[in-house]
Order: sequence, then C-alpha cells, then structure tokens
Amino acid sequence: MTSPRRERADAARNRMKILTAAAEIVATHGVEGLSMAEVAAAAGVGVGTLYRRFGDRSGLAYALIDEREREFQTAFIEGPPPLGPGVEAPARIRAFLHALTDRTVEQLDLLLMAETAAPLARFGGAYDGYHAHLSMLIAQARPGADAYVLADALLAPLAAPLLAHRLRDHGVTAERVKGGLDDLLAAFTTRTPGAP
Amino acid sequence: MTSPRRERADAARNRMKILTAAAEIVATHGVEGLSMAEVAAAAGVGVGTLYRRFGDRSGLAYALIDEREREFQTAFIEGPPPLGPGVEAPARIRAFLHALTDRTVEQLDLLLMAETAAPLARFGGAYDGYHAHLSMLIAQARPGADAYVLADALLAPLAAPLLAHRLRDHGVTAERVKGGLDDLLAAFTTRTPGAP
DNA sequence: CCCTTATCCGGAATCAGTTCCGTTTAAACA
DNA sequence: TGTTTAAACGGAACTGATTCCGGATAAGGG
Repeated sequence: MTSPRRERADAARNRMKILTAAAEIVATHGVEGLSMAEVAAAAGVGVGTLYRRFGDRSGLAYALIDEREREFQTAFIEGPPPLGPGVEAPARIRAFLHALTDRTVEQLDLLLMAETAAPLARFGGAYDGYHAHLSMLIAQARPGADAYVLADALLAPLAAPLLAHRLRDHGVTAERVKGGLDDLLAAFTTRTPGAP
Repeated sequence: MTSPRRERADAARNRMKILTAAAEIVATHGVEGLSMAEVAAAAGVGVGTLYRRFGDRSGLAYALIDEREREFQTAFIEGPPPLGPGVEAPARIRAFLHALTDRTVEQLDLLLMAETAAPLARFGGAYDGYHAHLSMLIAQARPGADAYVLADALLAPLAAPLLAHRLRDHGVTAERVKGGLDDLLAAFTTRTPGAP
C-alpha cells in the first residue's frame, strides 16, 4: 500500500552518493557551485541519474533541505509548546511564524535557488504542511474567518526572495520581521469577530 | 543633470521594434513563446541588441508591463479617491491592495515569467513605488507601528507565484483573496495602538 | 543457478539564456 | 562637409539545465 516495490539497491546507493556530494559542494563552494554537472561528476554518476532521482535543480535543493524539514514538522505537530500543542492558538501561531522565520533565514540560499529554478515548486511538499497547520490554528483563533486564504497571507511575508532582499540589501533583521508579524497578529488574534 | 546624453536614434527605433515584436509574440503564442532568440529574430535585430537594451529576460518582461504600470502609479498617487488622496488612510490602503490584486492577476503570466527569470527583480522598479506608498499610508493609519516591514507583509500575499498557484491550481478567486486581505486589514486598522 | 524484465545507468545531444568582441554608425565638432 | 569617437550592432561562442535512448543490472521466478 505504501510502495509498489522497494527502491533498488544501486538506486539507493546513488541517491546517497549524490546527496553527500551535493552537500559537500554547497559547504565548499556555496549554492552557486551547485550545478547539475558538477554534482553528477562529484558523485561519480551520470547527470541522467541525478534527474531521474530528483527531477530538477529545484528538487535537488529541496532534498538537501529535507532533513531539517522533518524535524521542524515534528516540532510543530507534536513537539513541546508553544510550537507544539498545549497552549492557545494565538500563541502557537506566533511561535510557528517565528520558528519558520528562523528556519527560512537559516537556509535562505538553498530556498532562493530552489524557487529560482521553479517558482511554483515552493507550493509542493513542505508548504502544504505549513499551510494546513496554520489554517487549523487560524480557524481556532478566529472562527468564521477565511482561514485558508489568511494562512497564505501570513506565510507570504516569509517567502525567500522577500527575506533575502530585505535582510541582505536593506539591513533589516529577522527580529524586526518577526516584530512586524507580531504586530499583524496582535490586532488580528486579540478579538475574534464573534467572541463572547 | 538628467541624462548625460540623449538615446541614439537607431537605439530608440530598435527599442520600439523589439517591444512591438515581443508584444506580438505574447499575444500570439503566449509567454512561453517569448524566447530571446525569437524576439530578436521577429524584431530583425541581433540578440546582443536585445540584451543591451533590456538587460535580460526579466527586464524585457517588465518593459512589456511598464505602460499600464505608469497608469497605475498615477492613479494611486494623484488619481481620484479612494485610490488617490481624499479619504482616510485605511480606505486608501484597502483600495490600493484591491487594485494591485486586479493588476497582478491581469498580467500574471508576464509577472510570473519575470520573477522566474530573476527572483529579486521584483524588488526593483515598481515594487519600491508600491512599498513607499503603502508605508506612508500605514504610518498614517497606525502611528508607531513598523510601517516599513508591515508594508512588505501586506504586499507579500500578492506575489505572482502565490496568486498563480491558488488561482490556477485551487480555484481560489481574486475576490476571495481580497476578502482575506480585508479581514487582515479590518483588525489591523480599526484601532491604532495609541488611539484615544 | 539461470532467465526475464522492470528499473536504472551514463553521457551525448538539445535547447535557451547570456556574454563577447570585431565592425558599423549616429552625432558632436571643426 | 570631413573627422572623431562614444555608443550601438549582430551573431558566433559559451554555459548550464534538461531530455533521450541504447546498454547494463538488480531482483524475483523456475
């Protein structure tokens, strides 16, 4: 029910080699050095293999991000509060947006590259998880609101290109961005429309 | 003091030929057909000319957008209210975001292409104008807030990739997006922190 | 252990964006 | 009008992403 057949041994081995080589290259030469041909050569495989496994440049970038991604997902779904369950929705929303800000800044280069290669790739995978989570919390904090659209609106300011632009070209800090989000949230979650 | 020298006649002529040809191609084959070589051939110039004039693919796209852009800028700076001056800031903010939503949706293809080609290109040119305008209005509506960051946060949900994703892949309408922004704004501009 | 076949592999070929550079030309000046 | 020169021109060359496909090979069945 999960996988029709297990991944072949050589395929698994190559995936590992590729990811290791790619991580090495990023560590050494930065994201700019991460060309498909380079990675393939460093991993000792053909470029075809690389594409079969990861789809495209953007897919490779997301694969590199993936490990920390899982940790983060776990943290906000079942970790300790205020990120995980155990406190009121507004506090969790705030904690989530702050944590996501840090996470995004931390891997800004890879995220930027991934979005450059395929602008809509952002909305596959992890984004859906963020969106579902935030939608749920917003629905709790503000019953009757259009949580689906609002979740997008609160996630949007954390898009890699915008953060990269402000942080790098204008000296805005991550803390200041969080402050702005808090301001938005404070007004927004203080009173729900139909509160007692 | 303005321009060190006027644009050469042949250069101006070629700019026109290029823009005409590019617009024609977009109208006929859509944005996908807008390759640099195609445009150069259709305009009867070399690709070098195209690059000298517009910098890159993204620059060409923004040049195609530019005409309506000017109209829009004029409208929100000095046009009739509620977009232009004459009403309170909250109303202008709302009108501005609604208008920008429509404008973005209208030229979604070109904007998406432009951002794909150069993800940070968005933040040159027009964006600065939007940001300055919105900052000013926010500073009026909510004195003491970090208008600079908040302006980015309110502009972010209108990024082309997000709109493209929701409108095309999930059936969300532009009206619904506006509704979400209104919801955010309502809470946000109803009471200023230090109001009487 | 051998056969069959779905899967995977490698790297040449393709394709589009961008850069380079020798040549041409508009336009300022004498 | 002839001269000078900064600016513009065209298109070949380069770069890196992506696609293609004939040849290898792991894994299950006899």
